[in-house]
Amino acid sequence: MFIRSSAFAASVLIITTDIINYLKKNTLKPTINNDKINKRPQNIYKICKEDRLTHQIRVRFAPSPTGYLHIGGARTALFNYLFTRKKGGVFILRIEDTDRTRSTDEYIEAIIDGMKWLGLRWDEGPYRQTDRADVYNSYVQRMLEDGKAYYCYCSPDELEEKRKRAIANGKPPKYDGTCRRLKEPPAYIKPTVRFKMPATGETVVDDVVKGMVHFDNSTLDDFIILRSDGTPTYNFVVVADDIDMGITHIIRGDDHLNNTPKQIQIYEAFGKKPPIFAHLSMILGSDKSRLSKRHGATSVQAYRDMGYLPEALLNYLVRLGWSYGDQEVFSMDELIDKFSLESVGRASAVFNPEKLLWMNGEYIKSARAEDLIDKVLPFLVSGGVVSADYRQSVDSVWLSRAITTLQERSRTLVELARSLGYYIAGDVEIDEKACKKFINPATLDYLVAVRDGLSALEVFTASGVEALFMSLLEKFGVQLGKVAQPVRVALTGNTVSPGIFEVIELIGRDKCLSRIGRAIGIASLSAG
RNA sequence: GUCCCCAUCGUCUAGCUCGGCCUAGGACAUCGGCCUUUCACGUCGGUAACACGGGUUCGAAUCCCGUUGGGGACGCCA
Repeated sequence: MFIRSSAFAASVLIITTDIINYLKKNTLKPTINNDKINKRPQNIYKICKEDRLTHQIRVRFAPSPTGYLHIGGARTALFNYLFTRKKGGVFILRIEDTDRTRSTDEYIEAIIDGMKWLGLRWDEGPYRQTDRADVYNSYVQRMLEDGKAYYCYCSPDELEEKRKRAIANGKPPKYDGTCRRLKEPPAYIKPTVRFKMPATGETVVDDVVKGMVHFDNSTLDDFIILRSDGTPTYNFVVVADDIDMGITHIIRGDDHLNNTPKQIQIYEAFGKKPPIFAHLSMILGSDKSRLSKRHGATSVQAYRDMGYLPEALLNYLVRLGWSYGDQEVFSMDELIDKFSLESVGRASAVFNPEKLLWMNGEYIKSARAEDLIDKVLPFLVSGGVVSADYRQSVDSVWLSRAITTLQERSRTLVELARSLGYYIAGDVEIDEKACKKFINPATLDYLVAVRDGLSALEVFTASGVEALFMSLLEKFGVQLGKVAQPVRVALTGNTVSPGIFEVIELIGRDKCLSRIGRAIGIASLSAG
């Protein structure tokens, strides 16, 4: 952990301490916008040099379609995205669907859909691993030919047995290498292929966020790279793909940190220099265990459906593990400008829905009302406020004004749509409690006076309405609240809304008169 | 069990690289004042943290060691 900014240190194992110290002093001063990677001397910066691709930065987001795109995946994708955009690299989407039993096309669609909604555009792909069997076969073949891998005839039951025994004896449950020494393969058994892991020495992962992490090779096992059904396994496929696609930087969840030494060994076996690694800490639920369904909504589309804006979700997510001084709200351009892997924190973060809600409110507040129209429309439709063809007939200017009055009091599109209901709908449902309190004999006179006033009003604008109210207050000798609240309840069905004069103007004369008329009916009914 | 990672307010974090600028800053949440026709927004203020124990040092949130706590990985899952 002594060299934290080790994107640099990645390739340094061979050079002397003096050089390291020199570089630490002179090139690693972490001024915030410092672009260390590009400043590194060329001679120690060679990644996948012999690959068909040049030194351009290439990163990938590689979800497995065994579920929807979730919050954690979205954050990983975001960090990859920001990093590439900042460096002018290439962002690749790769679907890791080698687990045929759990991967589904539906989930692939959902992931793509989620990525699009978030606005995380990829430059290449989506590649599907199931389309690339030939590539993997040739890579496995090479391993076998080079004597870096061998066939294994142990059955799953035997292995399970060995594992249990090892754990019982307090040993790491690694493969014992039985078949490694095998001369005569038993007949009638479809073998798997195992990688020959070096038994001694250590493998060092030099991680941009975690620093140097050492693994004793004796703890690594001869893991299976090809299943008995002929399909390759994860730890092998990632490497094959990352080599094949010329990936230069791997940014992923830190649940993969333990796999990394295995993968580095595969790179070595192929004679390739490993890419630069950056392992992001996990997002936890409120009880500090790994975030999962039982902590509430975790899929990206669930947040879309709850009325969150993608920019807000992204902004919230980026602040989990990354910060830039005291700044909380960032535009995408700012993020791209300010992001760096070196300033990503090492500790895991607890997902806090309340702060996300606040963040979303900030984005709704600062959005342009016109831009919110199309975003809120689906919620208006699903809430039954309008029909699907509403957009064609509505007066956009009017709707924008209505939205403007609600922006500062809506934290999600769902809330916005709900409030918009009383501007748009033909009638409103009056909240029972509010009705009892404000629509009754005591307020009847006010309601009648307002209705009469409004119907006679020449200029039906907020200021005209205000003048009317002022004259009524004088007439009745009361405070504004006395008159305004019953009217608000009559018009919006509730005690909460934007300023009453504005609300009246936006609802319009006809609807106001009918709603107040109805309230008058209720009030006089409860009188008798 | 073994290996790996992590540790500042309830939560996200700044500060740690280069020890003194820290009686630890910001944000969410929370509590109170103000604003106000309600709610909200806004605004002003409050409560609230360096996990613990040892070192090193004139001086430690910051460096070292240990402990504890949390997380992750150990699969013919990814």
